[in-house]
Amino acid sequence: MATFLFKTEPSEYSFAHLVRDKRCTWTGVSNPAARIALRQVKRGDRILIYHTGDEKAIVAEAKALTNAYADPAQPGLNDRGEVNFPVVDLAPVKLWATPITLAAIKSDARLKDFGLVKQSRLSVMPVSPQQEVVLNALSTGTKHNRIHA
DNA sequence: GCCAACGTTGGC
DNA sequence: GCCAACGTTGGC
Repeated sequence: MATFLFKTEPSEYSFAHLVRDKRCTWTGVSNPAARIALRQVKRGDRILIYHTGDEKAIVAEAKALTNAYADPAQPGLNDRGEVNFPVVDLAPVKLWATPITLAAIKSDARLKDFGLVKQSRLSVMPVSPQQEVVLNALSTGTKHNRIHA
């Protein structure tokens, strides 16, 4: 199972919307690098949800209900035989008690190569196993701090 | 196939 | 609101 991070502008479609909808099809990814990542998503993969704009934090996680597949509105393959406009269906898993802020991610040297830091416009990106370990630690770490505050 | 001009994203 | 860092477009 792999892990990915999906960005969204919460005023357009937030994790709360996904909870309300129970599932959604993640469409509209046009950036080529983001599409490369999106094509790799498989059913069961863990999807971290990042809110852009005022929030700038990983706020929740979801899971892929499907492999990446061609957007029915824009079917067809590209010249490399890949799905041209990939989409994937998601279901919510849980809202995190404490988001991991972009500031926290940027300030951690172990995440200096993370797509979120390196390429701020990238909207879908893989999370390597090593990066996921660090993010998991940041997530539980903040909760831990809260309990003891 | 280059590249200048323009458009977009998203952090600041 | 600004602008850096990309992408895209279209004239040549």
